[in-house]
Amino acid sequence: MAEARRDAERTRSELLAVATEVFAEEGFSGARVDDIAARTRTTKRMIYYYFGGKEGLYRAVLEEAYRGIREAERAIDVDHADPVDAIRALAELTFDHHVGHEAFIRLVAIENIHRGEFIRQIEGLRTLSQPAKGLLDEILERGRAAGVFRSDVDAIDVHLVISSYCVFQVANQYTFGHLFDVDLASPERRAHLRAALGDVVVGWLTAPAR
Amino acid sequence: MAEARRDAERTRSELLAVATEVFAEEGFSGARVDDIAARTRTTKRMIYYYFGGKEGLYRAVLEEAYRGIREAERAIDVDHADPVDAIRALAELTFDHHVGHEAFIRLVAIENIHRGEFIRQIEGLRTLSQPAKGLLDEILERGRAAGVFRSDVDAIDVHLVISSYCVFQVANQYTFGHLFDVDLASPERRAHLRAALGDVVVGWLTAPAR
Amino acid sequence: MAEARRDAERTRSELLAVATEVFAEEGFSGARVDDIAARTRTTKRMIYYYFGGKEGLYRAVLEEAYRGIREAERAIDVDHADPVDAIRALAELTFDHHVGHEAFIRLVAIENIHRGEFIRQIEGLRTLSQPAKGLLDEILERGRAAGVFRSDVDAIDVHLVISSYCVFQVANQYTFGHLFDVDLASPERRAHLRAALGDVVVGWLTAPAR
Amino acid sequence: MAEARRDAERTRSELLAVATEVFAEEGFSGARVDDIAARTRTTKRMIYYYFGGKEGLYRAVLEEAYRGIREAERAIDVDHADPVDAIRALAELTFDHHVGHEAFIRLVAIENIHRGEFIRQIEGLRTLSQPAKGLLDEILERGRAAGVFRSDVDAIDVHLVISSYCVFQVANQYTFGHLFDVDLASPERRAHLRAALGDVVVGWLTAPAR
DNA sequence: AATGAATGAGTGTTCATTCAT
DNA sequence: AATGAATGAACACTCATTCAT
Repeated sequence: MAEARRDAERTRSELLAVATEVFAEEGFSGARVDDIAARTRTTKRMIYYYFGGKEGLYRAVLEEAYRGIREAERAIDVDHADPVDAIRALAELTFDHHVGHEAFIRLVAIENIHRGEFIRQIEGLRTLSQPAKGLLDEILERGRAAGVFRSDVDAIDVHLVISSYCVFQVANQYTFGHLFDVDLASPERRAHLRAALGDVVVGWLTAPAR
Repeated sequence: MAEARRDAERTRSELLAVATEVFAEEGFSGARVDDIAARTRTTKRMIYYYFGGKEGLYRAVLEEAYRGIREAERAIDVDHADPVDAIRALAELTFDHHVGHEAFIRLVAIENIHRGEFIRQIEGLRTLSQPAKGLLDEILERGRAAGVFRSDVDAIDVHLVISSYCVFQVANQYTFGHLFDVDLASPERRAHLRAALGDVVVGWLTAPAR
Repeated sequence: MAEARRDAERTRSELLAVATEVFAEEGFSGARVDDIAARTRTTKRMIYYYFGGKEGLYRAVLEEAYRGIREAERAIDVDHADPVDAIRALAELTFDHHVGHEAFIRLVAIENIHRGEFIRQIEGLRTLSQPAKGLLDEILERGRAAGVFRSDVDAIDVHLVISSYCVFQVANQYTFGHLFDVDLASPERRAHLRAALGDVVVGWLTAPAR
Repeated sequence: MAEARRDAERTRSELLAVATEVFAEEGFSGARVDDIAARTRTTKRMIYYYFGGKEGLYRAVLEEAYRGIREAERAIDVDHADPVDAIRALAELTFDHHVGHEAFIRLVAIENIHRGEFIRQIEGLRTLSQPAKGLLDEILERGRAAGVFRSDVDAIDVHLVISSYCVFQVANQYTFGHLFDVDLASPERRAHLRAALGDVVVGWLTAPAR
């Protein structure tokens, strides 16, 4: 029984891992249930057994991906006394974090193509505290208290600036790179991009309020 | 003859218009050739006659969308003597422009899911000068000459910051909005977002170089 | 399980039997997958399940047809002490054999129209020993030893003469029959044709070498 | 007018020449009207204009091919006083003739797959005297009169033996060659095959009647 | 806990043919 | 004598899903 359960868990997680790859690569419509099954040691039938169908599998993938990314975000820590150093460090670590999770970013892009209809069905995802946001709140608070940060900016504003930059540079690298003839993924470009993001956030936050 | 040619043009462009909608809505794999045809006055057969197939149609949609957007960008003009006013205006007009072209942004996201494999096949798209970039170059030049802009930032850097922000706020509105419980598309939010972008760009560019 | 497997075998062989008929009748391009499926108790989908597609089904038909014909050839036996009697008997039995397998002859003609591209993909068909050829070798050997057969003729030569005659009289009966206003398939003609083949082979083999 | 007619004739014959190639290569069902048209300087529409459709074009191809082959056969002449020499020469020249007209042989095979349904619709093809047959009659007559040929064989019998051999060695070369691992089209094999046919016919005809 | 066989609705594509001029 | 545009039926093939055990 315990062994059966262990096998079951292995089957389930193998399916999930492969499905994550395939959905991230091909999108929801582009992914093939047969293809996913063929890449595992189980059969297609198990997808229905464990996840109810393609949509259930996709939802499970999405949920697991978000949980994993939150987990990883929790590792981001900046212990700088200086809020300016801290915010730059947070921006840059967030940048690194995105670079390392292209599959997740692709899944999010795919989910947005579907106007978020699946993420809305996942219970308890929203309540999953966003570690980065808590950190942001705290840094901003300190900066404002120290008089070095402008006061008309809140954590969501900053998070959106950082996220958009980090996501775009991964998600839109193909069209942007082609049109402007640059390779956004090259090490040199990445280093430049990373530093520039710190400049943007620091420059913005330390400027006087409008 | 002239009439036949006129009808041909109408058939072609009707197909293109409908396909743009459908591909933007459903993605490449999700779009159905039957569905596209059913929404026009012609038949599915004509897609093959004029575009060679689903892929050819998608490429034509992508190309036309880019050409259209470039055309629209050309209308963006900021005649402010002051480079700071000018750059803020450019950022905000770019913001407005993106808000008004969600279908295009979706197509670009879809194309990036496909890692840009189709855009690369379209000849002459890259040479289509990017009007916004020319304008940017000029404003940055003036700002640097006037000593109000930092000197370690070029047009591509600024374009990427502006683009990422504008694109993200449209493309990722569903997941971001859901997770943080905000409606990025509401008029008030949009006004706030728009102003914040100006602040970001101006604060960044007017800060001293690193 | 056993039953499922039995059903699978039935489905597969029913498909194969019907496909043999249809391909022999209509040729590869002329055969319709829908048509084949409609004549069975299963659906078109099963053709793809078991054979991968139209081409795979055609290959399976070709292979099974060749195996079947080899099986049938094995039944041909001539136990005549006299090599002259034996060779005549072999020629005439081969003739009968062809008359009874028009579908096979048509499949072979079709495959030759395709320049043998499919038969070349079937593994292990060539090694399937040709029973008739072994018999031929033996009869020729005996005849030569007895001094009644010429020595400048080998089994392949004789096989080609016999085969060409037998095949032609079935495969080309329609154009030949029309042009010369004879019915090659009538019982009287067949009897005449059969005897003539014996005469040809015996006359040829018993004549002195060139 | 004269010029228009000349153009018309050129269009028609170009279509016919290309169609002959395509039908011989692909069979009736396998041939594509679009493909035929694309290989000419005219358009698909002209096939309907001149031939009424695919079937009409195929019939025209078949008719023209038969007429051409009869024309070519007329060039076959054997002026040997000795009927044995004459019959061997006729067999061997017929062999050469077939080797040089593979496309025609393929068309005939295709037509037989269709059970001769199209050739039957062509008027006046049957009355087209078969030059080879006339010659055969005459040689056989002389041979019988001279007492060197058996008397129980008529021209059709001989014609069938010669035709079947000549046709088979071209038409079935792919499957026969593959199965027995010989190249029937190689120069050495062809020379052997050619001489063997002479041996067969001469051996048969000069043997005593059954 | 697992599975091989089966399925129906649909999916992109191609066909020979005709219309309108 | 010629043609570019258009067509509908058919075509080979694929999809996510369920059945029966």
